Amino acid sequence: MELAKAYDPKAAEENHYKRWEESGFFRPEINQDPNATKYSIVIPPPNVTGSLHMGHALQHTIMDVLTRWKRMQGFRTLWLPGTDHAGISVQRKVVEQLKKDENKKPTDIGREEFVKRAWKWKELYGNTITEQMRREGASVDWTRQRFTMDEDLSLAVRNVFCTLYEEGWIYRGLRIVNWCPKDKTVLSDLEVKEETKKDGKLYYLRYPLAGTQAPSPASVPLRDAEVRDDSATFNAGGTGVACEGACVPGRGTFIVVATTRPETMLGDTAVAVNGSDERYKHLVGKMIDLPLTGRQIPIIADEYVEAEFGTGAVKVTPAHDPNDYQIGQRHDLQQLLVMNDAGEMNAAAGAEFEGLDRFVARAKVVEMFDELGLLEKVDDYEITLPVCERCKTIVEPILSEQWFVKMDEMRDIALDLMKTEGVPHFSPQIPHEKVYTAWLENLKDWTISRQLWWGHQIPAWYDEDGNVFVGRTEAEAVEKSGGKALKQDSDVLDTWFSSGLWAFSTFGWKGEQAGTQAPSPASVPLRDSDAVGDSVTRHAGGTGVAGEGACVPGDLETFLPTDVLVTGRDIIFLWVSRMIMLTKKFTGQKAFEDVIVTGTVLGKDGKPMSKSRNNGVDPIEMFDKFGVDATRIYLASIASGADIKWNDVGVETYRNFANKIWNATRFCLMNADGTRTSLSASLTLADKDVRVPLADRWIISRLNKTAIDVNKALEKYEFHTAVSLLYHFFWDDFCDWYIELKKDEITGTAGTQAPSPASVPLRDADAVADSVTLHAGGTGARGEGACVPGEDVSAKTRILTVLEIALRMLHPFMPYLTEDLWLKLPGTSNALHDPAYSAAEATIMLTKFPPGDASAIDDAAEREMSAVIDVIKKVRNIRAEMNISTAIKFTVHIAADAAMQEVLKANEAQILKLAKAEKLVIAAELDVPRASAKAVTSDARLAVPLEGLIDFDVERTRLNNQITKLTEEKSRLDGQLSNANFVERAPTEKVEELRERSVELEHQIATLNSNVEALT
RNA sequence: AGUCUCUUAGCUCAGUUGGUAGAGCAUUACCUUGACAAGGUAGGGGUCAGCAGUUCGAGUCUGCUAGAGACUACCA
Repeated sequence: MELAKAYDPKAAEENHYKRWEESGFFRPEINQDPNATKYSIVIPPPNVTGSLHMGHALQHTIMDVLTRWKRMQGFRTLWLPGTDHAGISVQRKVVEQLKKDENKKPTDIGREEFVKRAWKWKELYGNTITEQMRREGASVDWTRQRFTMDEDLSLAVRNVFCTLYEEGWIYRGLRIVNWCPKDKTVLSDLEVKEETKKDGKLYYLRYPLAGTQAPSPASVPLRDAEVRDDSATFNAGGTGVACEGACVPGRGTFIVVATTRPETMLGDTAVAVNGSDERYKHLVGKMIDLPLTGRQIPIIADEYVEAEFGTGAVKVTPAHDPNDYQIGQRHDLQQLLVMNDAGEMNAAAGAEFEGLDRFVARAKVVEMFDELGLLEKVDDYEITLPVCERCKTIVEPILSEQWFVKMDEMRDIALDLMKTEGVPHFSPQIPHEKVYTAWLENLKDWTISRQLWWGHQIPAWYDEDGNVFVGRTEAEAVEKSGGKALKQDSDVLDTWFSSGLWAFSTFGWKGEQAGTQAPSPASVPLRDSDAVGDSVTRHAGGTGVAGEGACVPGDLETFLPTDVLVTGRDIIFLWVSRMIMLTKKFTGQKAFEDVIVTGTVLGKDGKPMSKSRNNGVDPIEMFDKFGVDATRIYLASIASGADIKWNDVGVETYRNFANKIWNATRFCLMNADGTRTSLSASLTLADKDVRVPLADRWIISRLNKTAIDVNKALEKYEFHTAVSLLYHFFWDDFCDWYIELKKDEITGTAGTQAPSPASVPLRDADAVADSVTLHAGGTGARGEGACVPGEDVSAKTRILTVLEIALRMLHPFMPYLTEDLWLKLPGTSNALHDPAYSAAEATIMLTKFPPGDASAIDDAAEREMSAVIDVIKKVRNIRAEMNISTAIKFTVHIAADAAMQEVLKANEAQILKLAKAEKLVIAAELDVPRASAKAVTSDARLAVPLEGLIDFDVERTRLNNQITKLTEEKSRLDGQLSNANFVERAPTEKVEELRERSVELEHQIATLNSNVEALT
């Protein structure tokens, strides 16, 4: 079989996903081992309005790598997909569409029709991201796909709401909330973002004391001057600008307050000062004539006010500011709401202002104060404004009646989990664990009602008198009310309320509280016996399909707690924390053990990707340009938890890597000649039989070491380490050295006898036997006799086998490429599957992920191989530095001890080939003419006679450069070794190591020096 | 304001418990050698932001300084 010369990702991407999905490979039921441990991940459900961005691609890659890796290890694996109904986003889309298509407002068509259209919108456009996930190769179980407004999940929402209400954890109350005047809904604190405005203003308003004369406009300039003078005097010790005392009685005495939102003064119901503030002490209890309103408001004392800040006097607007609200509560102030839900002033603001937009009203208030001579001054002021996370409208704090979740007990649930069990374990732990804990400790109640139509309508009903009845259904509420006519609360729940249940509602939780419903006794044995039945079928060699449906009733018991959650920083509070609390509260289980917090993928400019900055990189474009696999493994290579700048070149590097893999396979296939991959040839070759060629013992050792290290790295979620290990194993060890070392043997006719017909069945049998031993996880005997060198296991078989194992390790990262190539390898079949999947049709995704065998690590082989490699490199170095054309063949003389001579002799052919030498002379001593280029390695001295080719100056310089380098290193070492403190206090093995190195350096330097002398 | 993170080769980034500084890309020279020019071989390039401390020994631990960033809170 011959492959195309370069890898074309498109073909592979189109060929496999559908088959994987249709064959049920992604479903946990594919696993027929009744004792298999489960491994589960729920996807952070993307918004149905969303399309794939780089953050998704990164997270999906991590989840898929973990899922595929665990699946290959024989776990019963479930990665559950789904989408979130995204209340505000969808509502906005539908409103826009309605306006565009029919020029109608939602109220024109009514709630029922609106919700119908929202569903339609979801059906039409909500699948963008799920389709894109198929392109990514995500191995999710589509048969378990969930949507937060599915019937089951909605039922869970109602159950949770009712239970929390019944237990007093949910309440309805009048509070200051964040109001978005554009979306006309309340927002939780977490949905409000801050935006810094440099051109903000701070307005200083004069509030006249009651009974003092209002000033005439004419007097304004005069008083201004007075005030300023006086305040300067007054301020000797402070920053206050109150003008009391300076002002002549009869002309009006003022108290000056500062505000960034002058329009709210229309709703002021007090002015507060600090009771211990000497400037104002005597005014406490007096009244103020509030301008523009005709109302009188009191001056009160409250500790909240800081005398040092501003003027030391604060206007109090309890209905429009959270702090003022608190003050108002303490002093029993009237809460005067002066705006409507669109951010316009209402009737309470006065006839002159009613109907004005808040910003228009602001300008008008300022103008009127100025006209009245009551505007003290306007300062430029950098201010941070709260804005709606989604529409960027400035959020208005406003008094409103809403539903809240009391967070006290919720917080304790989460804190207890963290403090007693360290759950969840964050990766990286720093800083997330601390940030999470600190946030919990300062948690405020959660506003859960939203004034939207799209979402879970709150299961609360009211009678005519406004009494509330909460029930799972209207019938239940009616019953509770004693049969009254009820009307349901028109609000819906915060989207995060339903996604907070995601970890268990997706597994079919029906509303049972923890502990109230143990698995029914009857069902347990049933499931068990089913499982046993399956396994019997399987062992009998049957083709039995895993018992469909057998596991479905048990999803909750089987898959919760999930193993890991992969998400971004931005939703740790919004989503992760709530899932932890609600899952524990309602199921008694942990939602997940671990949380992997991914870094942010930044644009090329180092800023977060965003539409407004236009620095986004579309994953789909990357897929088209470099292939899905290259993009995936690049993403894995940067998944260290730190933020990372996007870099196309990085993807290109892995595109090249994919091509390298393709071509290495192409080479192996071109020379396969009817041989087949065989398990016995590699992983189990641990006998370190010295009759096996060094290169083979070495690659097997490297392969096992790599497998062990890759598994370790993945256990620790060090994806970048795993990728780097695989990259260098495949490219450096396998391609650059192993293939090159074996090339002659594999391509040539000499010494590569095809396996004798008789040996084939034998090998096959061994392979099966081995794989069983291996999979049993045992340390069982390795297939003795399976690996008699050069006979049973041909070089061709072994290279195919090493390649096959390497492809398996790469598969979680590069699923398409590896599947495509694996299926082309001769000898691959479902016999290579993990036993749990032996009934499934052949695919690399169900093969055993190589665990690596520590006993197969061959230190002697690695040492010897690096000695050979060193020699080759030195000769290459001589050729390159002496500028000798490859057309010129030369003899290489090597001197070494007896053991090393043996090693080098055994690898003579390889050294000749890779060093491009013609002849090798190996002896105890060098016997070469003066005109030779020389070098030294740790184990050998070498020389290349170059009569007529050598430039003595160049050679001298070359040698001297090396001497300089080595001498520098040696003097560093000797300095350390002559330090008595070091020798005394450092670990002895460290000291010994340095001594040995120093001696070796001394030898090498001496050799090089004599080489230099020989030149003169 | 508080808490935290980061600063390593021209660029993007790795550096596990302190023990001789790494990768990819870029760059230089040579190679169209039968898997791969999306390739190969050999090089060059770093007082690990700065200062001080602990230590026999610091990229790694501690403190300070300077830049960059994140989060939380406040902002009358």
